[in-house]
Amino acid sequence: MVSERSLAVLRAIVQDYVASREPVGSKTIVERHAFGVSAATIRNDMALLEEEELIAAPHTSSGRIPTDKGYRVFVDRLTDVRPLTAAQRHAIETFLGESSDLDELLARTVRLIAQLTKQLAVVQYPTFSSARVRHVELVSLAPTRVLCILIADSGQVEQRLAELDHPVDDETLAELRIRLNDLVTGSTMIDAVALLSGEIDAADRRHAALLHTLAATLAEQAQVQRTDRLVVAGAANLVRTEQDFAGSILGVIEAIEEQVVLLKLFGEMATDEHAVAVRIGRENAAFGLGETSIVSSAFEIPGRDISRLGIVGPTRMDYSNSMAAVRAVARYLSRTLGES
Amino acid sequence: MVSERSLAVLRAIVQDYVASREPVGSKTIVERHAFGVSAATIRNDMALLEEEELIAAPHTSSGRIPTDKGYRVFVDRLTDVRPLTAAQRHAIETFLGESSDLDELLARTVRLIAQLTKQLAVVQYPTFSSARVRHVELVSLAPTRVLCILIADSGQVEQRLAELDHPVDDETLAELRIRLNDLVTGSTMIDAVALLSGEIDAADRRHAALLHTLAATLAEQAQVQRTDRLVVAGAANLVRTEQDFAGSILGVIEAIEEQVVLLKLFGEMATDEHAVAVRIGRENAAFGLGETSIVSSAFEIPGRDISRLGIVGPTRMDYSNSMAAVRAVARYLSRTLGES
DNA sequence: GATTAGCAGTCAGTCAAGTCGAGTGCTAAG
DNA sequence: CTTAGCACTCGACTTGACTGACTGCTAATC
Repeated sequence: MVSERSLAVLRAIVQDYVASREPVGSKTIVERHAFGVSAATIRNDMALLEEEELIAAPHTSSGRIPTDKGYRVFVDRLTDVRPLTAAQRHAIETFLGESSDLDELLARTVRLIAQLTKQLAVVQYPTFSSARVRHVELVSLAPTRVLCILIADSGQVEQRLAELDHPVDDETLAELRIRLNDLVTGSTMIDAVALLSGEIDAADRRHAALLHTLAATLAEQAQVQRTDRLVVAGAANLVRTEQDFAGSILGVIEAIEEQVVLLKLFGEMATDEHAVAVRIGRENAAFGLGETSIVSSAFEIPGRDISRLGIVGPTRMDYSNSMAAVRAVARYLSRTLGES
Repeated sequence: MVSERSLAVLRAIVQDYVASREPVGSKTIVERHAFGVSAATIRNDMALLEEEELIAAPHTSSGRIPTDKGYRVFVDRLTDVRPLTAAQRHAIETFLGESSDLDELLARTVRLIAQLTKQLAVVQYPTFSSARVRHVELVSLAPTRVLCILIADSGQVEQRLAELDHPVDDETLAELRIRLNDLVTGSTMIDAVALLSGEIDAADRRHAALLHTLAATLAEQAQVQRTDRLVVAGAANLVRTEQDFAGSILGVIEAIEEQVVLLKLFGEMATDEHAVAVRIGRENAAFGLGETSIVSSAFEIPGRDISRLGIVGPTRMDYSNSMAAVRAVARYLSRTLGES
């Protein structure tokens, strides 16, 4: 096992390397950190760390850089996620406190995280399955095309287009609209789905097909909702740190545009309450993201389901600061907003 | 005035430089293009073009590259916007023909343009001021917060939050909802705004403040609508061509994220029916976009107002292909969809 | 007058050689 | 376990020479 001081050396290496982007040598360490020992001793420790594959040397005789494994140990055991400065806390409060609706709140949140961390920020749109149905609106766009609009009492509006097998006239639609509204208004999303399923069985044959399509549409809508949407900001930060990505930045940009990959990654990250989860480098290789780390945390806005927010950046990033910012913002959204 | 052949030389220089990213010399030109003259003659022509500031030499003795002015002349007079290949036309039809609702159509459109041009594609969300009001919904989020939702018969849904001076109870809101729906349902957006203004004057004092806020909200909504939204795709292409931006790529990325800048630029570009407009390099410098060109065209989707789509890329781009693709897609949206 | 061949001059890019210095690993002594 | 000392490695940088792709100019030619 590696000694206590060796780990301190690892911490120093990570910190210095992140700050300077240059391999750090034994001499640099004794100069910049107050170890009570000489460079030779540090070298012995470094040899140990290299044995454990926590650090590596780019070429025979140069300083060391942390490996993915090294970053992992650093994040898990060595980083002190120091609280944000008072100024930063204040920024969070003033910046997010003014938001009016959900869209704006999330837009502000994602920009704020990007600014605090200097990385690409991502916020997953929170679902709202526990909200209740306020109104259902059906709009006929063409004889076989009906737009279903779902308005929740949380203020969220969802829409989806239904393609019907048979044309439906306006009268039938109006009738159906009334019936559906009577049926589901006031129910939670989950209940509404059940109610609709029941209605399908009871419906007269004439509208069975139509009803079925509509119900399925609403059901899918209520369940899937906006889980599949991401809000993104700070792409400029990604370009700024481009050289850290060793050419794999294209994969990152594609992942952001595709969204699916990121959502899948978010889904895989531990949902342990409000802890901050970190995925480092090769751990994401399966997703086409090498040299890429993700720091994220769950958050919960009153009236909506739990969701995730976080940042995406190069493996060589300031984990301490990123984790602190992500945690602070997630907590602010979950707690402070929850109280009001 | 520059001779006819000189312009042909300019065309050759632009084409070769775009293809190779390297300054092109007189020898290269006589080799790759079938001019019936020697390199020395080409050199004389190049001296002329340099005099006119259409081309420039990066350093004393090297080939020439087009200046912004050179690109301008090329785009205005020398480029033959050749029609797309049959395969490309087919791609447009199959790819866009399947779209169900507007959101999906635009998402597909922007991806298609990005793919055809290998550049960053941008589509401005088309407004729908000529659409009629189908339904107005008021949702109380808090005593002084009411969410206004506007549903158009075009299927578009818009929402906006109103902050009230005085709290309003649910009954009043229900009453108001009925009155507003009676008032504006079936009117065009423009008319609805006028009707609401009239209603404000006629309203009893009790609700004056509330009504005013709501009317203003809806009015703004009806007018501003979604003019202010952009759909973007192909960011990877931007990174791919990064070296052409001479370090100013950060500005481009910021402009895309901000959207405001791009919208302003779109607004400034000639709306001449369905012509393809091009802004080149320094012409955009005022917007913080150096080395950046924009190719765009207006399009019109039935039932919605005229809008714009286009691409953003480095000055050194294949204008011919970009213009052809932008024009073809804009036409497809405007015509083919309009007929169905 | 337009075109061409020929030639001197310019200058970025490349390659090899040489130097420098940061940093390691090892050994032996404290 | 720590430290000083030392030989060694190897990337980074500098220098200088060379090459080759161009141009611009001039004088001859069509």
